[in-house]
Amino acid sequence: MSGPTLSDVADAAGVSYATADRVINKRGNVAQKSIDKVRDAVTRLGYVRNVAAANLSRRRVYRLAFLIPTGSNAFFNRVRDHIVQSANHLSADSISVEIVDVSAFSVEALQNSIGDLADLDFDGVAIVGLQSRLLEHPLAELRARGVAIIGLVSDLPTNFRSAYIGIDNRVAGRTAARMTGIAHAGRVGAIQTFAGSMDARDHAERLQGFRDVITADFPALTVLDPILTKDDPAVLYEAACGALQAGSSVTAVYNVGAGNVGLIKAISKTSGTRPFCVVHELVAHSKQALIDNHINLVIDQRPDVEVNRAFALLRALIDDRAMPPMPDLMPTIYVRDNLPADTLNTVMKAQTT
Amino acid sequence: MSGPTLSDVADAAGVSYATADRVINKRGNVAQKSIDKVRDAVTRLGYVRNVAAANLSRRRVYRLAFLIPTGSNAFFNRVRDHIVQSANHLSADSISVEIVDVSAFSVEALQNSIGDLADLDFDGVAIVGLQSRLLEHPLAELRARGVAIIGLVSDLPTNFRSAYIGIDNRVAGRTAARMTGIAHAGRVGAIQTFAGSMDARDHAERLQGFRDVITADFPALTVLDPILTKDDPAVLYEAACGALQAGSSVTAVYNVGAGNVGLIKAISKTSGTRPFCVVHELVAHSKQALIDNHINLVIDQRPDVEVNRAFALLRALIDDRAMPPMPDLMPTIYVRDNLPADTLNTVMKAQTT
DNA sequence: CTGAAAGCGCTTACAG
DNA sequence: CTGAAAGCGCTTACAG
Repeated sequence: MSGPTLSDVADAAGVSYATADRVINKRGNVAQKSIDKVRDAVTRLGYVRNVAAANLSRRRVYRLAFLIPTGSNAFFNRVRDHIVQSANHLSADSISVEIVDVSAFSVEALQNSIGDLADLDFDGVAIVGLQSRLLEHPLAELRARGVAIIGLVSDLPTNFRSAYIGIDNRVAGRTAARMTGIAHAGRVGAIQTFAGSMDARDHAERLQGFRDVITADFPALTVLDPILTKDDPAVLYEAACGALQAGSSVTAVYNVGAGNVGLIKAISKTSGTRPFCVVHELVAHSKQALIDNHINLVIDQRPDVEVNRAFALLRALIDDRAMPPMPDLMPTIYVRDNLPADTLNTVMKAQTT
Repeated sequence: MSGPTLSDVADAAGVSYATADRVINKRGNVAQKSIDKVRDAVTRLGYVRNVAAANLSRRRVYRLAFLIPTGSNAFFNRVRDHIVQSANHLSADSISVEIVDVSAFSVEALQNSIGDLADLDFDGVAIVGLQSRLLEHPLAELRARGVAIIGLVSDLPTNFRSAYIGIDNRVAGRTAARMTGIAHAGRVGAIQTFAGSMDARDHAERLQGFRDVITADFPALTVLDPILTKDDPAVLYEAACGALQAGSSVTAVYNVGAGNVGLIKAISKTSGTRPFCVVHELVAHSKQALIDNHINLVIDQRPDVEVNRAFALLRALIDDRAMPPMPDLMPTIYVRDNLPADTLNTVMKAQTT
């Protein structure tokens, strides 16, 4: 702070302020000789651009967009809530944010939404992505316009975004497995798994991680093949009732996907002991189920932290500054005792801020 | 953003820019009549001060201090690392931070350090506190000078700080208990506990939370009275060897305090099965012990998140702005599968930035 | 290719 | 008690 200013640089380089500015900001139309002199002065003085002053003079507002899947998925509603809340607070820092709804799980819809972004003049976008080559073209287009792009929660094609913010789903699955193993305390058992669809990359990865750990470290346990539910609570309900039948040999249940309302409903109707139960994402109903002792564990990815980080990263990217420190995002384990009080599930107050 | 400016307000109020400024910033020497007119204009126009512009014109640098206990405590070294890392990044935002070393657990030392702060002209300080009335006077002094004060990790007397950033240690203990209970899968067991000192509030609280949950939900388990270790690895080592003896009825071990190096050493020398083992704070050695299967769980308070939040909070407090969103800080559970790759335990690169 | 000057929204002496 | 003016570190036309 209070280091050299651009006019110090200009003086040291023996050029005018305007010329120094031209090379600093790569505006072109500068003689190579001048460029060299300025570059030299910059490194000699250790000049660093004052972003705040620059923004003031330009009356700059950062325009950010978040592309989030629509639908009744409680997890993404939580993500939305966090975005809105942060946006409210960041409006004081000249940051405006818009949430763009995208039809869930549709490559085509996502492709179109990204395409539409190109004309909207955003400075940065965070996208809940999918792995599809179809996205590469619109992403390249966006990037060509100088828009900063990051993947959020679910990644985009790797070479077409600057960073990914989200957990490793294999790690999430491994974590679930470790806890399930521990809960058996060496006893024999069978774990019924559920998944939305094995085409969903995150579901497949979680299941894989889960299997890996059980196989390696808990040989007394068997992982039963997943029942596919399309994340539909009704389907999950029916399937879960089967697994929970009296006399079933199932000692644990693990759902890698959504639709837990159905699972919880099935459990709450069961009398007697129930299997050990692990699900993903802390939302209103999974939190309540933990409190009610209907399930044992929730593996969560902390969307609040992810959203926060998305904002910090986007700003750094846009200003072309050094990245803020960002330790790995690891899945968090919730039991009924370490639940945050404020899992918000409020109706969205404002779409845009 | 790009709302009304102070000169809009001045115009609307029919006073000069300077006068409007005087009432906005409470500089005094303004006629009540002018004050009213300006206040009125402010609310009518919805004026909000542009902090960035103000800071630019004052060449303002935020001066922050962190009071952190010294000693070889790995956890606080981790806290330091995070502070230094963030400070490095924040220097670009005109934030300077200083870490002040305070002799650990000494009310007197802390009292003196806080007293010394008064003349140093900081804008805000984060303090790893203690509960003692002796701190009230120096804190009041500091506050009188307009310094923003927050408690970090361990709270200060409640009425003498603006906020506390840290976990609830009862919750941490409850969480440890829940997992320990689960790991017994209904079997009978006895849990040997260890604590540094029952005078340490956080230790007492963790133990209490632990006991509460075991008593309420795991009647087959007995919580053995804590062995006091002063957080000394050597003491812990000796004590742990006893609990780990062949033929011991101890089925689990829980250390609410520090000094885990000793505990881990004792375990690593044990042959055959060992008890289920839970400790606090993820640092280099506890992480390694998790990987080596010497312990099962680490309950962690995420110092990186705490430090981050301390910076955000201090800034908001200093600028007298709305608080950023800050969900509850809950203890995190680590197993060997969800370990972050980058638990830094680097030597500090710089004390000050 | 280069430079002088006004302006961004504020604060800070300084003069009345 | 009040106001006019310079300056913070930059960007943006505008003139050469």
